[in-house]
Parts: sequence; C-alpha cells; structure tokens
Amino acid sequence: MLRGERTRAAVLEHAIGIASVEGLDGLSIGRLAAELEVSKSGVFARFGSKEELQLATVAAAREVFVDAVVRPAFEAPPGLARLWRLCAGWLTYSRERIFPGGCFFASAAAEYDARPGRIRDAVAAALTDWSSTLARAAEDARQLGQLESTCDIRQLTFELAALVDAANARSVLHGDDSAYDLARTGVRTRLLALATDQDALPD
Amino acid sequence: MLRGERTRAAVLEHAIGIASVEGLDGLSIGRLAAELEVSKSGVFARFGSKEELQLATVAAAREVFVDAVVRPAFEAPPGLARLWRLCAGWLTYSRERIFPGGCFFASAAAEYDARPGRIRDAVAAALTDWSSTLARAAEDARQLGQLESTCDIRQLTFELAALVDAANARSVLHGDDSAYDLARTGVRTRLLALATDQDALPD
DNA sequence: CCCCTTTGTGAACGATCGTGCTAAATCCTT
DNA sequence: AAGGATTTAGCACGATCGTTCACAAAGGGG
Repeated sequence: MLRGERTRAAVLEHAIGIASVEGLDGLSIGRLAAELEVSKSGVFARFGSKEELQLATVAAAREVFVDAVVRPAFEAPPGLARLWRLCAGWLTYSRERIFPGGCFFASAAAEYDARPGRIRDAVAAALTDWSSTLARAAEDARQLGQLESTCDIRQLTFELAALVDAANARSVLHGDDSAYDLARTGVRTRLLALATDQDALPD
Repeated sequence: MLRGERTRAAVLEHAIGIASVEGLDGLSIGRLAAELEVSKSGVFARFGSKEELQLATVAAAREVFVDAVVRPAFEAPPGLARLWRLCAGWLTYSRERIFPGGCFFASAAAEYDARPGRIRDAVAAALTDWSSTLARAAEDARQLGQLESTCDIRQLTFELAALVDAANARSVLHGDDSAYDLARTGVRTRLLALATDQDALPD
C-alpha cells in the first residue's frame, strides 16, 4: 500500500515533464515505462487506462502549480499585494520552467481546447480555478479600497492573465525572455492605473 | 501536372482543419487518405514524408491567415486605422472559426514551442511575421503622429497580441465568446491611451 | 512463519503508424 | 492514336500504440 503510491508518484513526476513538452497525447505508456525502467504493464495497471493516466497527470500538475504560484502568493495579505504576487509569481513560475516545456496548462489547454472530453474538462476546470483566484484577489483589492470602486474586475483579470500567458508563449517559442519584462511592465501599468494609492503596490 | 496540384490542395485543405483541432501531430496520413477516399500512398507520395506534409500544412494555413486577416487590413491606410483593423480582423478571424479549432498558429505554437525542429521553426517564423506586421503598423502610426512619439512600440504590440490571443484561447476552451468583447475593449483602451487624436481610431 | 492481498512482469493481441516497392491507371505531348 | 511521364493504387514491412491475461515477486497481518 506504500510501494504503490511511490511508483505512482514517480510515474506522474516523469509524466508531467514529458507532457509539458510533448503534450498529453505525446505521453505513451511504453515510453514512460522505458524511461523509468519498469514494465509497461506495471505502469498501465496503476492507472487502468491511458485517459486515467492523463487525468492523473493533470491533477499532479495542478498541485505543482498551486505550490509554485498560488500558495506563495497567499502569504501576502488579501488585496492588491496578493494580486500582484499572483501575477509576479506566475511569471517566475514560467521563467524558471517549473515544467520543462513552460506552463503545463497553457500547453494542455491549447492541445485539448477543441476536443470535448474529460481531459479538456479537467484542464478547463484548472484554468477556471486560476481565473477565479485572480478575480477574487482583485475583488478583495477593490473592496478594500485599493482599486478604484468603478473598475471592471473581469476586464482587469482578463488582461492580467493575457499578459502573463503571452510572456510564457513567447519565451518558450522564441527563447525570448524579454517577454517577461514586457508582461511585468504591462501588469504594473494596469494595476497602477486602477490603484487608489500607488504605494500600495509592492516591489 | 494539374491533377497533382488539385489533390495536393484538397489534402492540405483537410489537413489544416484536422490540425487546428487535433494538432499537427494528430495529422495521420492514413486518416487523411480515408477521409478523402484516396489511397494512403497517394497522399504520402505527394509530400514525401510526414514532416513535409506538416510543413506544407503550416504554409497553407499561413496563406489562409493572410487572406483572412492581413490582406483585408491592408485596405486601410497605413497607421492607426490599419493597426486597428489588424486587431479587429484577427478577433473576427478567431471568432468565425476560419480554422475549426480556433487560431491555427496558437495551437501549433503551443504544440511545438518546446520541440526543436523544422516545424517549430516554421511556426515561429509565421508568428514573427505577424508580430512584425503589427509592429510595422504601430510604428507607421507613430511616425504619422497618430500615436504619441514617446510610446513604446514593442510594449504596445506585445500587449495587443496578448489580448487577442487570450480571447481566442478562452473562446475555444470555454466556449465563452464574451472574451472577444474583453479583448476588443482592451485593444481600444490601449490605442486610445496612446492616440494623439481620439477620432483617428475608426469604428 | 504462513497466507493472502497488493504490486509488478512478460508475452501476446489487434490496430495504426510512417514508409518502401511494384504495377496499374491516368494525363500530356507529339 | 501512340508513347512517355506523372500520379495513384495495392500490398507489405517493422515499429509502436493501448490493452489483456496468466503468473511471479513482494509485502504486511494473523
């Protein structure tokens, strides 16, 4: 009962790395088994089907993301400081290649967005979760009087997410890390334009 | 010499549709042959290898994109009007699903961004081309005095591209077409903030 | 220490993949 | 209409895919 969990974790650790580079479809049980030097059926039996393996990979990646981005940001107080740390932390998460192929969910979303099914649903749920976290932090900031009361939270969070996603895409595709500076500048400009007190924005 | 071109075009037309949904890797010669009701080797022989087929698909998609977005925008005069039509046209191109899976290059870029090779290079070149077109239009606007002379063209075009890409991603993944309105609002806000004459921005 | 459950192995299956090869069908030229 | 070149069909190959099944190894509880 302990051994099983250990190999399962080892499989998923490799799987998220492969999937972030080659895609969730590029995950093959045979390849996974070969690289981990175990038998193919050993890997297979642990998940029951390829789709289940893919879903488990998405869930594992979600935990990695939360640990890398969300959890640290929640050390900051609710409101503008937390919102900023979510964005800045996301940029760091992408730049440091927590997943070797850049943001796991950016890859997975693009791969499955037009293909209905459980995988797409799982990826969409993860991204909805991220959007909500961002929106919640922005709404807190507004209600705390740190952002102008008239500001459109949906518009703001859409733009923030767009900027950080674009930085990830450009960095991975073109190897151009200046995109992170552009995104950072964009995020700060957006926040400063709506902030009631410029000094409430850290860094 | 005519027959060959005709089937080649038919293959590529189907290929771009499949690839925009299932990815360039999801393209299989056998499937393509079955759906077009021709022989597998007939399809294969026309391209010589799968990679060559994929590269031809990227090239074909590029032409579709130029026809749908770039060419119409170039009917507008250089400068702010053209820049706006590039962005607005891109949003229409995505919303109308010129490719069934949303923007072909958003999919292809996410699929190959972390995998070196000729396909990645072709996709990257197409996106660089698009970025340059956007930047050129913005620079024209600046030199024509339609945008403030101090504005950062790289920052502006990065943000414009980020907004329209995010709208595509969100619409395809979540079926949420309000993203196009958010992107449109974001683009106009960015342009109006830098425009020297608010009435120079059409629509 | 033995038994029984959990966990992993090994071989095999049908399917599909990309890729050659050989012939037949089709087209264009003369 | 005939001949030569292009284009497509048909078949076979090795490889890899996901999946199944019968069996061996290992583990912990009585």
